[in-house]
Amino acid sequence: MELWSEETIRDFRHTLLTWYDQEGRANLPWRLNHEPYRVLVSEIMLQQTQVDTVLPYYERFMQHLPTVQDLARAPEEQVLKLWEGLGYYSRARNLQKAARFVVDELHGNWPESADDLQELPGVGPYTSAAIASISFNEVVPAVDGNAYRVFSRLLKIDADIAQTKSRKIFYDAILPIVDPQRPGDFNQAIMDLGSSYMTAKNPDSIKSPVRQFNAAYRDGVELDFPVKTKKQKPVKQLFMATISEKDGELLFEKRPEKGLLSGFWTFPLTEITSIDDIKGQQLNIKPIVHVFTHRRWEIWLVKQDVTATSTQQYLSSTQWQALSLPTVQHKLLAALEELR
DNA sequence: AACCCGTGGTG
DNA sequence: TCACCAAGGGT
Repeated sequence: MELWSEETIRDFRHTLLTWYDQEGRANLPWRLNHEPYRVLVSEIMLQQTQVDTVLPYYERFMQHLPTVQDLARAPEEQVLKLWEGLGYYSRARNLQKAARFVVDELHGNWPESADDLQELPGVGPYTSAAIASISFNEVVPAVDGNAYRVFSRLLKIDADIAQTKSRKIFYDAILPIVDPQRPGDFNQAIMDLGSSYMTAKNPDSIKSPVRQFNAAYRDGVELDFPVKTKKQKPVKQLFMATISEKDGELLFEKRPEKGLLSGFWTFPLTEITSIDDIKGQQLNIKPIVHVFTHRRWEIWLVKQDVTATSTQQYLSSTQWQALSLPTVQHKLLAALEELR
């Protein structure tokens, strides 16, 4: 691991921020100003989600719920509808809980330090540091995937970023480098660097504004960083989706309050051991496939008459279209439409 | 610490 | 097809 002198650190800050001022993505909507609410919404949406995916969601969200008070007062269904298709739906629920905490418990007075911001639901070590530095100028590193990648290469840090304990190693290494005058811009510049010249697969270090600080590139081992152990494959699961129609309405089922897609409405799903379990009753020729981080679903549509249970309900198209539905349910609805 | 939680894009 | 990636947090 490299150790930088005070002079190198000052040189790096100046080089990075000069580049950021000239070529950073200044036009991102959440960089319009530094209001903590706008920054919070963007940071939550950007968790494990790419900028291009977030952009239209962010614009629409801020249009409908422009202030933290608006979000606090909104019905949860509206928040989930604005989040529909973005995934990791606990983020949306926690975001609203955070807004209600700020409005109801703190009377609209935002926590200003990273430590205090972590009290907000859904706000962890990274997000709290991002908000504290961007909105309140706290000198603290925002250690996200970009920071891991950028600094693992610059400093040749070989700690496994999949390990929880590595976060402190990176935090401690980056803290003395953060620009004390512009901590928010410093953190965002690292992110811009990580998504442009210092990407995971095809880095363009030869043109990188900080190539002279890149020890891994210097030594020809750039792609060896960051060190990250592999994830496990998604578990395959087979389901039968019950298609039951009554008076032009379709039967939906509300999923349990905990677990995958908790609280969302889908067609009733029954796990089956093999396709033989439904012996040729399926309507579709190929299964609907949907892949989550840890699970891979293959779903067969089966038409059958049933009696609705307490968690099931017949919904008109007007009714279900008003709901926030997970993407897998939209796939099932599209497949059913194909069969008509 | 290890696992859970969505979705869309890429080579 | 599949592994991996993308501004992580909760339990």
